[in-house]
Amino acid sequence: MVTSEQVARRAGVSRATVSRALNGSAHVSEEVRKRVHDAIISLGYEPDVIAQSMVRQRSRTIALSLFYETQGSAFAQLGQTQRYFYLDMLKHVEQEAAATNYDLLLPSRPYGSAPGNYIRSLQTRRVAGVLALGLSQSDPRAHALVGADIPTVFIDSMAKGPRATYVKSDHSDGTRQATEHLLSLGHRRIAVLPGRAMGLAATERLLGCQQALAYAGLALDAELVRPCGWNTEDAYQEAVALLAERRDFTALLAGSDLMAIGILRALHEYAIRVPGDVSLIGFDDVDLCRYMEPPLTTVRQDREAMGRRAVQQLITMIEEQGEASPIVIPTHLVVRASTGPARSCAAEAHE
Amino acid sequence: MVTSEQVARRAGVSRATVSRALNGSAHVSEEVRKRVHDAIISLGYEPDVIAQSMVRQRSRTIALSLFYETQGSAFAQLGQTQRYFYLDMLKHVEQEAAATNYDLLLPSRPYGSAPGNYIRSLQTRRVAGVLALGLSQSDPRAHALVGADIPTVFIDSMAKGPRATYVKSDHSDGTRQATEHLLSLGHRRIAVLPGRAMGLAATERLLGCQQALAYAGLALDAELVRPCGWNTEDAYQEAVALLAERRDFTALLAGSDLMAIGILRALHEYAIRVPGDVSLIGFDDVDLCRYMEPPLTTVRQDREAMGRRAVQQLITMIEEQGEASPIVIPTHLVVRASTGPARSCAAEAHE
DNA sequence: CTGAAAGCGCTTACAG
DNA sequence: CTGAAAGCGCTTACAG
Repeated sequence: MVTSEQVARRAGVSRATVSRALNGSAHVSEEVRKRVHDAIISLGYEPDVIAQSMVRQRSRTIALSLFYETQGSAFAQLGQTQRYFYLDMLKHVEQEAAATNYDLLLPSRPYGSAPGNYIRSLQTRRVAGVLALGLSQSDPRAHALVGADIPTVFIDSMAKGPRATYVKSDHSDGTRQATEHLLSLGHRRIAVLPGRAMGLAATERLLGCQQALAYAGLALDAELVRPCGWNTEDAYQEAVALLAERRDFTALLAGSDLMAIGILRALHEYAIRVPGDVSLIGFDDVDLCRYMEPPLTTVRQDREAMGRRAVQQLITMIEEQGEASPIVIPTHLVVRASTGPARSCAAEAHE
Repeated sequence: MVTSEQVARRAGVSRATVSRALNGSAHVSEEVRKRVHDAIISLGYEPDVIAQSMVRQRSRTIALSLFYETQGSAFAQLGQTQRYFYLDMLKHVEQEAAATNYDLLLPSRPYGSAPGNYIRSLQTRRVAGVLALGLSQSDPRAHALVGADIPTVFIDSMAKGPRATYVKSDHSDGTRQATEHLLSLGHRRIAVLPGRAMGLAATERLLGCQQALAYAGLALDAELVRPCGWNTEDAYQEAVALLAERRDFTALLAGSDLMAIGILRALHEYAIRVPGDVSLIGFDDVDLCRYMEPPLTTVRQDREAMGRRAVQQLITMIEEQGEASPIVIPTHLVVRASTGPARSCAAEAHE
């Protein structure tokens, strides 16, 4: 590997000058700057990133902190159906990081995962900041991050601290739009599988639905609200349980598209047509939606905006010690073929 | 941050001794070792990873090199439907890396992406090795990696070099099993959408099908072989084109499960029942398969074995300068509901 | 078995 | 504007 020493010799200057020329900042005469750059080019020099991190006491690296339940594997969650949504967001995270020249790091967590250890392991790696994705509020890492002195941006979790803020979708407005769409189609009895109870997303989504109904002078039937896990299988199971119990609803709001796929399967097994008998709406707008039978009406989360702004916000916090203000990203209803006019309820209320 | 200096003082020894006690290797008296460890515990010391990388001239980091077409985003590909398969593998990569205490790095590629630059950027980061996933053989990065002196393991690409080897699935045996299954159900005319032409996976999969047919004294109808892109949309388009042209096949082999989803949609639009009219087999065994209508018969790739063994192999190469031998992972047919007895061909050959 | 010293490749006050 | 020197936090021959 070429070192700055060699560049200095070649250009007839000191290493200090090479460093200055490279980092632009200081005053270097045009002539010397040119000599240095020529030397850099002809030797194919690139500064040692590790050495820079050492002296700067900080690496140009953003650590990814992904998913709670995982115990040691970020991708464990990504691989599960309910996480497909995050992937697309990570793509934009990666692009934005690359654009600003930050590496992304998935730290291995050694020595057991006591929360204090977690922060320390980030510190020993000199990470510049951390992007926390899908961490639940109760995750010990989330707690540690909120308290620590490391710039942190949470995505889809409302954690806030002196050095921590968040970026989230407008969940409630999304389900509000979805519910209004159902209302306009004549639906009055709506079942909701909002996802895991108590979570931010599930709670806000439920809220949006309630608000739209309340605005129309209606109320949600509490017994038609069925929290369950976010994945396809759990949603499938819960839908089967619901269908075994009652059928007096004409529409169903799912917490995610992947949940909707499980629900679709349950409806199919019960020979219930979509949207003929029941309308179904997902959430997220994963690309798979288009290929479902029928193609799924859903609420789109702007994953690009979420990913990019999260990184931008984080870098601002890192480089400018900027204030950590939360960011809310709008959502939009995408109408496809899984929603239609409500069948007459009276006719089948107690079939 | 606590430094080894402080630990040394507390334990009444030199920094050299702290380092020795920590790295186990050298001869340190039991008594001193204990004193040092006590000091480490009470101070909450953990060595600075960056400083270690600096002096060792190598970081404990594995770089991920993901996907060709991407231009600057690994997750860009992961987010596309055809890549869902890789996610699950990455989960095991991550677990294995964590188990052996290596960090995973997604390097940002700066200054344009000339191949030489790519290697250099890995060198300046002092990465210990690289795991290349889904890189096509023609990717400039693949070429650079094969020639470079950095330990590299390719997954699903047969690149080989003095410091580079690969781990791959037994694609051809997978489609051989699938084809034998179809033959046993009476199918004789089989259409194949093997994926992108000329790729390793597509070529081997096609080969397995041909071999099984040849063994039964049959041949593939070249016009029923339809290469196309790996994603859901491309498969959908290609299936529509095929159906518009001819229907004299009773079974269809897809290059991946996500492709099968697109094909399923095309069949549905043509009111062709699965498996009543046509049997369909996917490849990969993504978890979504179970929720398709009908649940998809497919060939399972052992993603855990691929991910784990790839990392193990890489670490062996890094730490023991071990010989770089290729690894082939077996595949297995998983029969679900999308395959059934062949309809009588004669009756509908030229409907 | 243990310590003093050198060195990994940079950057940054401090002088000039 | 530029150089000599110190220092970032470790590890590792080299002595003893």
